Amino acid sequence: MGGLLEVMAERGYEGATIVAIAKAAGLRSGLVHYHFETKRAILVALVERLVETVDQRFKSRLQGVDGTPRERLDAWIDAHLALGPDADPDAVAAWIFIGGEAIRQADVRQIYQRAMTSRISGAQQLVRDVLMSEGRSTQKMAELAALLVAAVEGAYQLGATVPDELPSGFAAPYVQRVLRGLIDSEPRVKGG
Amino acid sequence: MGGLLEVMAERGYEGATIVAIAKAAGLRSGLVHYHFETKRAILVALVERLVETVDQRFKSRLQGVDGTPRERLDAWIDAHLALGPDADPDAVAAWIFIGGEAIRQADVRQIYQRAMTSRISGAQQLVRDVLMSEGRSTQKMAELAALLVAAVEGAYQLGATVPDELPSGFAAPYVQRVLRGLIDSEPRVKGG
Amino acid sequence: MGGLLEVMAERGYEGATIVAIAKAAGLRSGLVHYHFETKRAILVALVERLVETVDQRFKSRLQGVDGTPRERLDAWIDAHLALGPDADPDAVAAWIFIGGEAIRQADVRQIYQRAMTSRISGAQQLVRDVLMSEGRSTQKMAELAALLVAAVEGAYQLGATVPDELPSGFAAPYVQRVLRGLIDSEPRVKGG
Amino acid sequence: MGGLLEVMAERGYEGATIVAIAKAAGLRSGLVHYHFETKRAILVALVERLVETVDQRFKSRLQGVDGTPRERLDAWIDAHLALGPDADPDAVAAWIFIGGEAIRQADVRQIYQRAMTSRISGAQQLVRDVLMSEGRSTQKMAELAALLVAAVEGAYQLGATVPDELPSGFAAPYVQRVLRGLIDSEPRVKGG
DNA sequence: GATGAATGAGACTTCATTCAT
DNA sequence: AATGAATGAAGTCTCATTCAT
Repeated sequence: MGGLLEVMAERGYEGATIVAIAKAAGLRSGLVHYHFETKRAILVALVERLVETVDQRFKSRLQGVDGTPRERLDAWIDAHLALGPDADPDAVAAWIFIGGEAIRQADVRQIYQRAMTSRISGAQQLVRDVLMSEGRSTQKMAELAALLVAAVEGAYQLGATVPDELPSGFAAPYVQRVLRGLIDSEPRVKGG
Repeated sequence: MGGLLEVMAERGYEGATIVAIAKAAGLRSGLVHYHFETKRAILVALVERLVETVDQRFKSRLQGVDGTPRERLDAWIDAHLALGPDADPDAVAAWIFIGGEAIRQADVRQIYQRAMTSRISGAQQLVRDVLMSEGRSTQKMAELAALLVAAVEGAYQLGATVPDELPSGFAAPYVQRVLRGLIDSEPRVKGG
Repeated sequence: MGGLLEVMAERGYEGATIVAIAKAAGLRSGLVHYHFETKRAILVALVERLVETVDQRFKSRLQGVDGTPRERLDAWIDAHLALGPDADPDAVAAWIFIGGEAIRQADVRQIYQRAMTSRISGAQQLVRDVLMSEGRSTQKMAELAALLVAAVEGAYQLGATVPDELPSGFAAPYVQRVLRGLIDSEPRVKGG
Repeated sequence: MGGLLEVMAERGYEGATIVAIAKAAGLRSGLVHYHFETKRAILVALVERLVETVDQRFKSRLQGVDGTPRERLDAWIDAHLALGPDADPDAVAAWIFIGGEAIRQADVRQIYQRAMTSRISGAQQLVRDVLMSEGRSTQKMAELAALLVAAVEGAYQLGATVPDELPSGFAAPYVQRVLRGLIDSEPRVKGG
């Protein structure tokens, strides 16, 4: 699973052979099928772990802040785009390939969709909290959340393939700033 | 090439066998290698064609507008996120897989990087034109352009995997609106 | 046929594709099968031509000498091992491969055997003439002829694969000298 | 490897398919690539083994003789041309094809050249020992050695393709006798 | 005579999976 | 738990040969 992450990051899912996965995990190839029924099962487990890792990172980011809506939204963005100490370039590259496998394989798609749905609605909740706390219209919250998640996924792709073309300080800090701009431009509502 | 697009859209690059590619193109498998040296060469040709298609679409969108900076930026977004009559879901799905192949294969990466670099700098130019025409600061133009391209790529991914989770009217119209909001929030500069 | 010779010299028979053979002959691939039924037929024609070329060379070498038995034997050796103006390294290399094809393919084997049989008996005749003209025993003539032909074939192989290991002036002049030595060591017979 | 020897002896290298090689070795085709990276690697291993086999045969022939120079030279010839109990017609036929592959394939050529170089210099050493032990001139030793090796290689070719044309008792015994004749015709040197 | 696209069989090779030890 | 040999299906690619033009 850790082996798959490593190998997949540079060769993709199909390119990750059982032998390579095993070697990357410090095992022998024969043993892999003792722990996992099939190669697909390893992928499924990996997807689940990656999703959970990000969720955990968000939770741990929340510990350190007192919890204003703005802070929580920033923590979410930071957790998803972190390039800090717990950043993992392999995970980002692997995630790109997982995005493709979600198109091809029903079981991966299911987990992937569940994760993205939860991610989008989580983002939407946080955006709504900010908007409401500032007495702004929540009319656009769905679109703001969708844009936020799309920007995150797109940033993964660009980060993995054309890192040199991105402005320094891209990713988390900038998306936070941009989102603040977008939120600030939402109109205040009466009685907010 | 058209065959690869079709098959790749649902099975990815590795999953697109020569036989399937040939069948999708109405050919027999042996003939494929008469026209293309290797399977990779088909992919390379396809990537080039997809990139060019989007570029052409932008140019043709430009024909219909009189050409204010705002209109040109909207045309760019529309060309990249079009879900209208010339939309091509297969191309979007194939593009996801190409994003992965760009990580694995040096020759694909080269074309992909060139395309993305050109796409980012094109976007930046358009953003700058809008900012300057409105007397606004161009300080953030690089980041705005990067965010724009990231949002486009992310929208492809979400559109291909979780279309039901996106707000209706997502994609082009919304990103246009959002970008307008971002631009409007850039400060005016003296003497602009 | 000339095309096959050239290509075969560096790639062998199986490695010589119709396209390569055609190109080497200045033709297009489709035309080859207009002149030859199959690829094997080209090989058969080539073998026949190579055999005949050597025979012709022997005949033309004979023209220049007045025809003592010794001179005729020397001419034979020279014709078979010539490294002079009419030497053809490609033909030597191709002949190596033909020696292999004679093992695999019945039709090639037939021509090859006929050629070698004729070559051996020709050599034997010449050796006998020398022996008899000098009043020596002809008891060993078969073995001398066989050794001569073997040395010729072996010289082809060594010349094609390890030319640097051979003493300068190997091939014709040396084999002539050696053979003279062998003949000289045959005992004189009474009444010869 | 043993499978390749067997199949190659009658079909050549290109004609020896992996499936046939496997079957000849009593294996299934998939397993072949578990032990050998490529088909070429099998060939390389076979070439090395054949070379070594002849070397071993020479060493074992040396055991039985007390070791005069003449005896050692005879043992060398016998080891290389043996048609006795340890003769191997398949190995001879395969060696013919290897001679061709040495022209086509750089890695085979390397091993082949090393083997032939060593074979020629080994022969030269033995010839020199005989010449010196008999007080004869060593001037021609290089050419004698080259001729000896050429005769050996040529005898393989003739033995594999036109065995019926060779005098009975050809090969080892005869070449030994011939070489003795040649050596005997070398002049004695003063002080020898 | 000449062309080059088209065909289809078959080659090497890869690899997930199984299984005896 | 662990190993690594073994299997067999499937994939890419090559190429002699055919054929319409």
